[in-house]
Amino acid sequence: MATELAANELPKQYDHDKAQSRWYPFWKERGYFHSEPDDRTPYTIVIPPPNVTGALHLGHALNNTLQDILIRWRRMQGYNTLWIPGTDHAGIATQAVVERRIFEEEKKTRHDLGREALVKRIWQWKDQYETRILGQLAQLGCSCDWQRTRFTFDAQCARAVRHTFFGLFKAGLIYRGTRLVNWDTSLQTAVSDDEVFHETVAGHFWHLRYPIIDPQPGEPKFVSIATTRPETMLGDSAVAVHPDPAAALTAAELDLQSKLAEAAEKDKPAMRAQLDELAERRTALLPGLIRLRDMALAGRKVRLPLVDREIPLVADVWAKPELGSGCVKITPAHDPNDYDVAKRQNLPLVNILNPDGTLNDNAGPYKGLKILPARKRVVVDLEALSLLEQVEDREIELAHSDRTKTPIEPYLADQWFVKMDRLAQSAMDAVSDGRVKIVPARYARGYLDWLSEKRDWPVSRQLWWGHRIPIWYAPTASEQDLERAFAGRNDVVWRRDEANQGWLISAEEVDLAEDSIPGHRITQDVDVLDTWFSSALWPHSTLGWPDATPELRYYYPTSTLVTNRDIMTLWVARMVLTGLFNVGDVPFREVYIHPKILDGYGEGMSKTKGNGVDPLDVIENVGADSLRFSLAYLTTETQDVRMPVEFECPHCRAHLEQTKKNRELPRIECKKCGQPFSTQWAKLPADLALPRGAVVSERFDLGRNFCNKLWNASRFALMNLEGYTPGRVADEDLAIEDRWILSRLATVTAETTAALEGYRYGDAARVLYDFAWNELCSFYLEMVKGRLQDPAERVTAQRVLAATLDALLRLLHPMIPFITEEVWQLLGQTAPQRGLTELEPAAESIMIARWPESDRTRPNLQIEARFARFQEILSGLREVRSRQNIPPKTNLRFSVRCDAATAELLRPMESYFEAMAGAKATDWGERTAPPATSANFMVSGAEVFVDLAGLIDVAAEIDRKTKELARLSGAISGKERQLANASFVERAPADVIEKERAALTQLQQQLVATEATLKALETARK
RNA sequence: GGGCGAUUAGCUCAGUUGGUUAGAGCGCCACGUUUACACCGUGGAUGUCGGGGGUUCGAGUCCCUCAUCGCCCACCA
Repeated sequence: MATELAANELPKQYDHDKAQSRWYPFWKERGYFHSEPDDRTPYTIVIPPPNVTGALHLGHALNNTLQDILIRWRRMQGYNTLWIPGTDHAGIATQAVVERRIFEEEKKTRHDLGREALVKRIWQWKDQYETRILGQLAQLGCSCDWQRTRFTFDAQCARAVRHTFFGLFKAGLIYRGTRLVNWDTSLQTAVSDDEVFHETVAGHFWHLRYPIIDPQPGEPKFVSIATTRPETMLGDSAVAVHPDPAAALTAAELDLQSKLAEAAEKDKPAMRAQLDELAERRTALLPGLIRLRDMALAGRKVRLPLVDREIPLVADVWAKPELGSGCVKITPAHDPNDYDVAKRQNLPLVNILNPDGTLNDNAGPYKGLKILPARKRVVVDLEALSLLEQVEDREIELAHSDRTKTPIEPYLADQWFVKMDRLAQSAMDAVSDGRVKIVPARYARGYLDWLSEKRDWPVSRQLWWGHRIPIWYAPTASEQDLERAFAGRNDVVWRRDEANQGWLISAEEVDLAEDSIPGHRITQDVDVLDTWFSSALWPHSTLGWPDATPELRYYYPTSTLVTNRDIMTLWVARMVLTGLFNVGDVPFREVYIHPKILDGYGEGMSKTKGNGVDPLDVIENVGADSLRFSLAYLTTETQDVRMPVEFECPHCRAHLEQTKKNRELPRIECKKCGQPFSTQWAKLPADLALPRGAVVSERFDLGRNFCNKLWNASRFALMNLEGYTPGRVADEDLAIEDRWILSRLATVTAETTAALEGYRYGDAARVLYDFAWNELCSFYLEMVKGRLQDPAERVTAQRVLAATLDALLRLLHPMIPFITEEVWQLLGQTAPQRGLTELEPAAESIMIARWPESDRTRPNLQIEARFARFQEILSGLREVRSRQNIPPKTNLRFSVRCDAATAELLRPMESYFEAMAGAKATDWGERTAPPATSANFMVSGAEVFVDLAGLIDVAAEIDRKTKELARLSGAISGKERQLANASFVERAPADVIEKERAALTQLQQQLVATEATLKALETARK
């Protein structure tokens, strides 16, 4: 399969494009991605389905990389792995995007098109984007089972939705009710609290007056209220005052006083001012409020201006005497709190809005106006009547719809709800008793808190794109009619709809015809279900539920869900409760929550900010492996990851800092080459004609450099494996560096596996990075070079080299699948059989190769200690060379004063000092004497003298030694103090004291040696 | 208002159950193309571990507190 290139013809830089386009199709054709139930243990992941609204972003790249790492790793471990891919129809998001697009291009609204035509257009959009998204997952290298690709709005999911709704309805867990909902006037649908975001906008606070009807002498003529939305006064049905304003004020004062007692110094002035204000209120407002309260209790009324309605004064605790005028207008149909008041006080609900955000008949003369013009007119008209007391400027937290960015209106509407009480409890129990484990565990708390509120789940949406609610209304039929019509059918149930004096009928699978009941007409609810209703079923609907398929039996519950913390409640909690309700078991054993990627300013990446890095740009520039490795490396246990981003000039490749300002510009001029380029904001033809500057981040260089390093290490290995013969290697044939690298490999293998088991991706990446770069490349490859040229040693060296590279590739494969496969195939050509104790033919693909197991016989502390000492001396020698500016080609001579054992240990490594530091050892032993002019340094248990006759810069060396002397005496006195401290010696454990003593002795030896060298140097200078 | 998290080198981050003189990558400085790799090698410089208290023989690590930043939830006439 791989091209037959001789190893030394391999390019010096890893060509990611080639590897990606070669190996992904190879894996797919061989069927490695596909899973069928068998007798192995399954390992299953269902993808968090991306919305079909657009392209994948970096967050998706992270999420899916982490899943693929798990899947590839478990596959290599021998599990029967299944990763189910798919996409989400994302009701509101998708409909909003398509509607906007159609309006921009054709100036048509959905009403111009009609329901059927719009839905058809959205399906076209979906097909296009689904293909694109799935293609992007493939480019990332995801090993999903494409044969099982699903869509939350496909036929199978639709069945699951129908069965679930039917089941909940039958169990009495679904009901219909009038509720105040968040109304998106642009899409004309209710949206859930979670689809709303708040934004601070500049607004006003209007103080209004309502005339009191027939004021008696001594009574006020007006009542004052304040509002940020004056037009809602048209829907007022009362004005409220607190039933016991004096007590309420006292409570507020006490509360503030106790806070004041606790508060830090600097908060006190502000709180004192508040307290003063409360006292003032007590004198200024309280008598008036008490009078108003009495009037309210007496059933008195006020006249609502402009619409000229009489509305009552009511006494309700919602009206807080410590705020505003102490009175509050009650607009039950357009404010959630007022709605509660109205229920308590039995007030009428006056809806003033049409679904499209215009005012309706109840608004009298303002009928037909949109909200903002109506607001202006209301204010002007009230002012004309002298009923406008005051206008304050004020910042307001205004609710907006996530999808359409239009302000949300609280609106009364009939909606469907799922009763959460029992279901929420079941989902809480599953986490509390450990059937579902959340990693990191701290996220369990948010999940439990949210569920414990047990707020009913509003599931209906007034959209056209989504699962239609399987409810039919039969307003005219009697129960006998229903019984007759559906006799013998257990897939139909009905319930009385008290509010609307009719019957609600639900059908499990088959739609009901309009004439299902002879003599009556039934109609289906026009609403669709919240998109989370179908995503909540994802882990079981993708496995064939409601049918008891072999897949459902085998793969369910799935193993791990990998997601981000934003949707713990919206999605994860609901999957747990529907899984328990439908299947009777949890949907997954573990939930892993990964960090969120933020930009350099700590802000989330998004298209609307222009700070998002497109993963495809990264793949194009540095390859999927580099992207994946970098992402894995960044995945630590914290909750966020920062990634400063830059623009890349398409002309000269220079990187320009991205600021909060320039990231919003349609075109930018490169600071380096002066040429302009366009950004995602480009709209004008002139801008669009310019080449686009990508948003990039240098943080991916880490992965790129690492892949390149691995590539070149592999090149080196392949070049030197010529004439490789497979065969067992006896322990006694292993050279020091062989034992060392095998010892390290065994440890690294165990660490990598442990890290992945704990979802510590960053640790796994770091361990392998350090091993490959700092141990394999920097030491092993350098040390083995000589033996590879020596016919007597070559065979063993080749076998160890091949086996080590083989294992490293397998350890890295889950993170960087393409490059490891590329090298695996190349290695297979020269060394088709590998292994030191057992020979094994290489798997036909690394993807299905066995995950390495740590060889417990290999770790060797003696060898590792010996290496540590070797490395110390080596870098000491290099430092002397660098410090003294000695050219690399000039050979150094050095001698070592150490005990006999150390000499025995290190003497065999003499050749490596020559090869790696250009330094020849002249003497080892206890009696070694320093040469006349030398640089010295201490390592554990040895002193090294570098003979610098004719080379040394004496003054510089003296300077250095003097500094070292100062540092040493500082450290020594510190240690001495510590060891002289009686309580330390008494209380610290013996081994710690022993260590400290040894360290002190060593420091003292170093001091003596340094003093001697310094003296010698000074003599030499004279 | 409640919760979660962060604060360690210029930047981005590691730092196990408290235990020598706190690390990495990038960036910076010096030197270097020694046959795998300049996407490289060798060496170097750079830190009041956010502030203040406490526990301890010993604190980047544990406790309290303050500050700053971010995110989530709730509320806002």
